[in-house]
Amino acid sequence: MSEIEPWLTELLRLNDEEEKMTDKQIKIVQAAVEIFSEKGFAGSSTSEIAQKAGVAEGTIFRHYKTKKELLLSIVAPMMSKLIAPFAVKDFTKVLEADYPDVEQFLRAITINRLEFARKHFPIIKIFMHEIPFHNELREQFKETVAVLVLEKAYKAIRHFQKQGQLIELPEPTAMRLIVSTIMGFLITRFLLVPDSEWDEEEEIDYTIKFILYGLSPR
Amino acid sequence: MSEIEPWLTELLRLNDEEEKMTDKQIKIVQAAVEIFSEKGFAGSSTSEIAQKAGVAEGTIFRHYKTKKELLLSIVAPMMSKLIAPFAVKDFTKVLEADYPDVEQFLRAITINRLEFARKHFPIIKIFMHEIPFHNELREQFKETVAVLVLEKAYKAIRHFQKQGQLIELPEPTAMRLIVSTIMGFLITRFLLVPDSEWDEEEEIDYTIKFILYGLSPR
Amino acid sequence: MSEIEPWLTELLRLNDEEEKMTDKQIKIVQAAVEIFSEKGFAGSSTSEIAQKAGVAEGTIFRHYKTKKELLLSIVAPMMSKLIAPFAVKDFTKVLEADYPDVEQFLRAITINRLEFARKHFPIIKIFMHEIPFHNELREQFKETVAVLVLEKAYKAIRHFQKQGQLIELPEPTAMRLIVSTIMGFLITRFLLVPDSEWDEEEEIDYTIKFILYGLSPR
Amino acid sequence: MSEIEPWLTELLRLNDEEEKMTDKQIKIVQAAVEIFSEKGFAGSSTSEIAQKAGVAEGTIFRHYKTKKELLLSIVAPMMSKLIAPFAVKDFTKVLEADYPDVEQFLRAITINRLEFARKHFPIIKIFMHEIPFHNELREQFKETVAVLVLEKAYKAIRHFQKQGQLIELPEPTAMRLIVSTIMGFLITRFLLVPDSEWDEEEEIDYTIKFILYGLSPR
DNA sequence: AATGAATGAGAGTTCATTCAT
DNA sequence: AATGAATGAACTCTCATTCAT
Repeated sequence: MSEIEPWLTELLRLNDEEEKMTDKQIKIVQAAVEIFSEKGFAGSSTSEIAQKAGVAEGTIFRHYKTKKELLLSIVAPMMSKLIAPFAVKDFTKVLEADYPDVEQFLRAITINRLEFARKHFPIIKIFMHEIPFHNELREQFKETVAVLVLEKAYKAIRHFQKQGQLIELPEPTAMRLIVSTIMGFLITRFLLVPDSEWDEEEEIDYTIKFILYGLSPR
Repeated sequence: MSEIEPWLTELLRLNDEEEKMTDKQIKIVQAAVEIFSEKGFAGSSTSEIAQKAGVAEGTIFRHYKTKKELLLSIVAPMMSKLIAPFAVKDFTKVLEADYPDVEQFLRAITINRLEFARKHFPIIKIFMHEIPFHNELREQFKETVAVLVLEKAYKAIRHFQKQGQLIELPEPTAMRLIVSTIMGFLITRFLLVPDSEWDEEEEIDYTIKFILYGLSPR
Repeated sequence: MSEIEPWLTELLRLNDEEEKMTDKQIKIVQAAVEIFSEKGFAGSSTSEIAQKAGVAEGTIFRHYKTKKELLLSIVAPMMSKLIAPFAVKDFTKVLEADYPDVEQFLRAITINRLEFARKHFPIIKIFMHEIPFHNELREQFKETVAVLVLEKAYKAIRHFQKQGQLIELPEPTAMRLIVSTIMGFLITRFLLVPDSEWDEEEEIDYTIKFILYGLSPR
Repeated sequence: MSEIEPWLTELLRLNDEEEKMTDKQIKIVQAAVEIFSEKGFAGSSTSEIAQKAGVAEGTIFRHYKTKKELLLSIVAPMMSKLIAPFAVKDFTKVLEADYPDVEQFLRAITINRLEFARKHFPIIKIFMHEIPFHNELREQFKETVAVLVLEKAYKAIRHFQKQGQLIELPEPTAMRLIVSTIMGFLITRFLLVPDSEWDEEEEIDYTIKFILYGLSPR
């Protein structure tokens, strides 16, 4: 863990704009991510984090008032990144200009999220485990995702339906089927068979085709 | 929580064959399921469980040597139920006799798992949250599921592929796409929109059709 | 431990006169002696004793109101046996009749205590460990030993001093030197080198001679 | 107990070389020695120690991982002091130069151990009570004492035997008789009659003479 | 007489957090 | 900014003892 992790540079960049993080603080976050993702938030102790980070126990609480604040400081900024691809102002324009057909759109989204997951894997794991236990997380997630992403995503679905590229079913249902498939792809890749050889290109292809055939008119 | 929960009667039945559970023990398990599923294993305290169960804290440890043993006593028996539909001896015969086409097979599996999830929801939630943190669980799961279910499932896929009802793609890939879709259906139903109105019949239909179109030759 | 231990038959005999012990009670005492002597009183748990005795936890408390009562029921009766050799009415007569010289007296005492220690070893161990922590034990010991044994022992010392067989030094000092030597002999035999081969006859001889030379006029 | 005990200054000195003990830590050790020696290790509770030391219970465990570690930190360093008189490199030289006859040698040893016992009495008491129940203690004791002390002591015995000052009997036997007598002296002094008036000079004299007469050729 | 489930006080230990340095 | 000793509440677990059966 001596090389700098991708999620860390992201996190640094996010925080950088606000204020500098000290060396020790970086070490703390690094250790916290590792331990939280390995044992879960409640199963991790601040003293263990301090030890792995090579700082005194008190130092953690100089930067984060509570253990929970440390968790949130890790997980919250990742959420805005999560929804980044949809946070464009003129979504419909992008859609029309860049993605003439569903396939290209789906492929772009899938690859984009694949890279995102690859980069932020440990934090995503933490996020998914803790979201049921922390209202702040859930609320924050609902606000950003529900409002921003869902709206844009439905718009995209309707767009392609109008073009006759997707069959007519309720947007939430279409959304569910697409997201399930892509999430299943990511979970399989990163959780179930992380080490085994798998032909990524091919699997992406199968996955996109599956959605396409499943949702396009015959 | 004074009415008897469905998962409890199941659990009782499983244990009944071996030895009787006392009244207090039932109360303990009941309370533990509730609290574990609400706060996670590490976030729950035995004293809280004891209080909710209306027993002395020591009583818990009379029946379960450790807090973890209590967890396993709840989660482990559910695993065998999880794979029950595949634990038939002569699987191919059942396949041929009962399910002339993929659609009926998929529909049966989906509805069956839907009912299962409805019954065991809190325990499944506990299981899914704890499996990354407990080796015993992971091992046990791998042994039962990997060996039993995967094998049978692949057989079914090959069976329908030979009949020309499914397109030719690697069994693991086909499996992944199907399972993703069904799991996404269940997660949506029980976690994301548990209270909202949703037309279950219709959603099942959409889901099955999606898989069908996605995987059958045109 | 399935054969009946010598200290047990003694204990049974002592109690027999008062009341019968049930089978389970015997098992309890047997287990208690073993465990107390191995782990100390405070370090032993009644549940462990019950388990080793093959009885229910409650059964112990049917026979002994408290854990401590169980301890005392084991240790107390041994005390009267401890002082038995001195509990003769007409001690001086015995002395004159049976032991014409100190050597024979010392040899008799030593061998007698050796046999006693061999028989009651585990209980003696318990006794010696617990006496500093239990006032009842200490009081009881002082009353019996101080009053009975010391008095008689001093009498014997004076007796042999008058005869010129022992040099003139204060009885307590003489007593201390003799007892130290014999106790050292027993402790070596049973605690320090319990398993190693040692020529008992010879060691007894050395020990007696040592005391004799150390205390007799040249 | 507000004055500083002699054994404490010793213990501090031993540890000082390695690392400083905090004020509270000293208080903890002080309280632990008192309570362990009064009630035995298993019979003492950490909460009682904390209370007597005037610290929070958690503080104990900041300095000692377990209750047992606290015990060992008290008892172990005393063991090296116990054998100090024999831990001289050129033992035979010391023997020849400083102790021309057995009497002076025995007297020196006795007085030296008497002072040692006076200083470390509570810790010695703890040590002797706990040694049967803790393998680490027993092993450590065997290693240091058996190897170091016994060897040297036997050498001394042979030395005086060669000079004709001691009769020819097996070294272990001679050792046993001498140690028994001195230990008996110390136990009497500190355990049996701690408060009563006793003429120490005189008693030492009797004791030395007893060993001398008992073991020297006539 | 015997059981063993149940108890609740208290055991040893961990923990997030504070604070003087 | 950083330390690490100190805290005390809370944790898991053990124990001697009780009591309905």
